[in-house]
Amino acid sequence: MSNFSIEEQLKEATVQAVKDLFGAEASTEQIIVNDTRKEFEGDLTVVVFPFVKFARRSPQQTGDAIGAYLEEKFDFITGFNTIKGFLNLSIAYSHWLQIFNAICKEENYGQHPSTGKKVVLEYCGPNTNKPLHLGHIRNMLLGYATANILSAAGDEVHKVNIYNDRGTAICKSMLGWQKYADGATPESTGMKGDHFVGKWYVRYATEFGKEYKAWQETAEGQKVFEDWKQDEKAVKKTLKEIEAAKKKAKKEGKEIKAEDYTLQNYFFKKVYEQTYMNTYSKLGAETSEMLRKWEANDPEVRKLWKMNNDWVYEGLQETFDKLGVDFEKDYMESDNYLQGKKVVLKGLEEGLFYQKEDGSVWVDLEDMKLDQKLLLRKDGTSVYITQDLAVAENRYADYQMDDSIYVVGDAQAYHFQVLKGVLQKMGKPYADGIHHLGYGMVFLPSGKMKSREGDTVDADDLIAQMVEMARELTEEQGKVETLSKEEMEELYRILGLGALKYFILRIGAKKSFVFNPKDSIDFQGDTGTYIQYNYARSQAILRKYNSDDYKQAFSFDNGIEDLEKELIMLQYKYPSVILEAATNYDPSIVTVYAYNLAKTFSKFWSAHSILGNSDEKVTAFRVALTANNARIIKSALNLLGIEVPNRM
RNA sequence: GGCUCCAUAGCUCAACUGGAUAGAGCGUCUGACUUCGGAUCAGAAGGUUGAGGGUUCGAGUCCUUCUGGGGUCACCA
Repeated sequence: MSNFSIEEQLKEATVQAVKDLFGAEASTEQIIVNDTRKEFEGDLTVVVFPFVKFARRSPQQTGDAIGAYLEEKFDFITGFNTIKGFLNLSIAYSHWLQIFNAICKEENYGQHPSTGKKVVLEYCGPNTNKPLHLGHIRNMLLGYATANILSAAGDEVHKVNIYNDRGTAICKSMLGWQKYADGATPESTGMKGDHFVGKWYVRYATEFGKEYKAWQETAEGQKVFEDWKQDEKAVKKTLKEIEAAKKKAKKEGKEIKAEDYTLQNYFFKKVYEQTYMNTYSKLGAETSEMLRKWEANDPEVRKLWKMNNDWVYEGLQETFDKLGVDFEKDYMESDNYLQGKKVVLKGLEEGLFYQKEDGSVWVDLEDMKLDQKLLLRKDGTSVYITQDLAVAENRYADYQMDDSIYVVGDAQAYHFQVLKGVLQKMGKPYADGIHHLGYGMVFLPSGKMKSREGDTVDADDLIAQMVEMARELTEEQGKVETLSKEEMEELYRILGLGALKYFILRIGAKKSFVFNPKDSIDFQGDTGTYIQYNYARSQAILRKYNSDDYKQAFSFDNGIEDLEKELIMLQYKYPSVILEAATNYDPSIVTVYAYNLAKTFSKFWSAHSILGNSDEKVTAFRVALTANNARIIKSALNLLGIEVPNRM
């Protein structure tokens, strides 16, 4: 790629100019090269302010001096002008053509040579007690696209998944099934496995709610509340919270039911639920009992557990396939949670951690501006972070990676800081390469998604809905009657998923956004569909041209059109766009690029005739431009996990 | 309260990591050749970049003080 990097050539030329003209040593890093703004003459612009002090002249004079020098010494520069300290340089169109000819010859244009860097990228991270929702979709699209982009930038990338396949939540879904399902299975009900299990998880929550509500009326429940009311400080704090919650609900335009905000109801709902679950609840006791049995390897419970999880895996795999994401390896929390304990004890032995009198193990991360963190409970069992330490270690044994990327919601930013901190303290070779790729939450118009209450956008539903919308729109417009039924179905899938993926990936990862299922996603304007449409039209041109004559090296005596040059400049940027997206772990850079490419091509399409030229060479050239553009659009969209249709 | 992320046109998002007059799409309004695909193209209107201060040739971008919002600060995962 670097052999035709025009920016580098220009930077080196400028360094030489500054040296010869002003006797000053500049480095290429100091030199800023931008695209020239459309309203000025020129292609590339050098910012001259950095050299003004060497030159001891005005920006205008400095720019003119450098410009004159460059124009004289370098053939590829054909003209210049200096405006307000910006040196605009015109690049010979023949030079752009050379670049274009070189791009056309490259097989995997955009793919960078190997960096030798190994990267493990973890994404998705489902629980085995419920199906995936919109948040997971954002996660998977980000993770999958980032992995592709890193590969294109030359890294060796391993995509892995981590299943949270044990613990209280999974016991709840198991218990829900055991108590209420009456032996039903996904097969017997025709339900997708993950939805089936999720159903019993929700059922558990409902039954627990009933039990809890009933208990609140009992003398025991009332006494708990009355006792708590004696604690003035706690009551005061809670009253404040209630006011805040009310205000918030009002702001979000939610209906306010007075009974939700009485002190008693709020106390039971928000303050006391966990305690009730652990002390009085029958269902809660059964859950803990099941968890204990699971940890003790009770055969019955393990069998139930395996059945529960296998149902979920099967269901999830279907969703992964539909979305087009994949994993090289699955890590299971259940395989790692015990090992984490050993890791911690070893660190304790080495004096990296300390033990409190009750036997719990802690790490002091205050020198990293983090807190004291618990690593092992007083009963010796592990917490969330303990198992992540083990997973990290196992992963290193598997891959010896330089970088580990965790695609996990922003809510866990603190957790990953701590994880990295602990691993650094332990002197692990992979610690510094840990990077948390966080992303903002997806909200519904009604607020946060709550899976326990079934208030979510289900991943499978959403995908189906998008495909359906693509169908309706296509039929409405009476398009592509020439396709067979299967081809049509395939097209709807490509269009629906393309719109969904583009819509989500074009938003910077850090931003939270509100997803409105009602007016959902556009198929017009800055959308995946627009770019796909662009590709389909290009294919139509190629079909019509129906020849390989465009595969040749071009040169013209009379120059080329501005839009043609603009397209070449954009196409030429593709590799550096990939690199930028990779260093920032940011797929949205690729979406923006793909859109610009499509937009510029659309302009070109309407401004010039591609096939109908008297000069066959011009036609061949424009077809070559079209083919190249289509190739890059396809490649860029594929990086994002978006497919392209040949007709639509 | 500590830490952290976010705030740009009515709405959804950009802005090449400090560069020129802040750009797109949606929505609104106006237009597009009997010729390559109108899911398109051309144009109009729409902005004190949440507020103030600072750093410098230059700030949406960096520093700082506020304001508003999200997240987090569990022997939950």
